[in-house]
Amino acid sequence: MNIGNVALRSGLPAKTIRYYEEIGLIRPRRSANGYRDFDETDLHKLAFLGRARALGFSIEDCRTLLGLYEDESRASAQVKALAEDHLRAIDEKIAQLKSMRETLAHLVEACHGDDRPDCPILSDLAGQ
Amino acid sequence: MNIGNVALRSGLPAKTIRYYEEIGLIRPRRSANGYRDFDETDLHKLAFLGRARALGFSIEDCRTLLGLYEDESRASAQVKALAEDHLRAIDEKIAQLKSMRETLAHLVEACHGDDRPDCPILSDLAGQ
DNA sequence: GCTTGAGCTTCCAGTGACTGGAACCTCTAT
DNA sequence: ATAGAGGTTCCAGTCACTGGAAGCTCAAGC
Repeated sequence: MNIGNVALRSGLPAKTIRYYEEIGLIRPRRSANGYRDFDETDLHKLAFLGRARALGFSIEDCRTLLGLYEDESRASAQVKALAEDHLRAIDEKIAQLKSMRETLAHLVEACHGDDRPDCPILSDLAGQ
Repeated sequence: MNIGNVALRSGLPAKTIRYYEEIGLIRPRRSANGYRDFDETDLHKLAFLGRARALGFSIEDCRTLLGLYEDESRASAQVKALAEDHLRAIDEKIAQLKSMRETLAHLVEACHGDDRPDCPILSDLAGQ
């Protein structure tokens, strides 16, 4: 299967798939003409990676997850620990964004937003 | 004022301050010895930038905000529009993270997390 | 057989906002 | 005189791609 086909079926851009090969996440065979030749296993891995990335796992986490997936003697505790770490990181980010959001929303609300230069948003940024 | 002092007073790392000069956000004078020589206005701008960055504004937004701050004939509507755009972007990010969080939380909950290889998290990533 | 255009290849550079480190200069205190 | 803290520049690395150039290969139509 050529890269265009795999891109279509996995939902990942061809550029990304080449990149994943470059960093060793997949190792597709090569045809005589030099084209990458993907089999169903490669496609499966790419779909796996796409889903893991969509959940926000880093590439290195994805590498670990793929390794665990392929390791039949893994303990699910390892996977769970990784996922829980990531969950905590997501929670932190959400909390941080919410705090930003709140401050900013207050400022936006306080700003009349007309032709006059007077602006609580800028005043706040300037330290009043 | 030397960079170390400004770093302390603004809360920004010296590296970041040099970077901000490099990209033209500030233009401190230079002493005869080649050291950067910051005045109170520079410090004020850096504190402004620090607060704007803490609210998640991009560097380019910060540049615009600083320009508006220094433009006495600005309309507060311009500032408000920028802030509202950013608020929307934050809301989108929060929504995206929450959706990730929810999916991941379900998977984590479903995973027993023991010595056995059986793992719903990996099954989900693999497309069941 | 020839041409055209799509699709594949590699390689290099850029993104955003820093951050680390090397090599070197300057100032202050002892 | 010297040691060490603090300043300087410049280059490389981060993360996960993304865009683009130059060139090769393939399938279809004439």
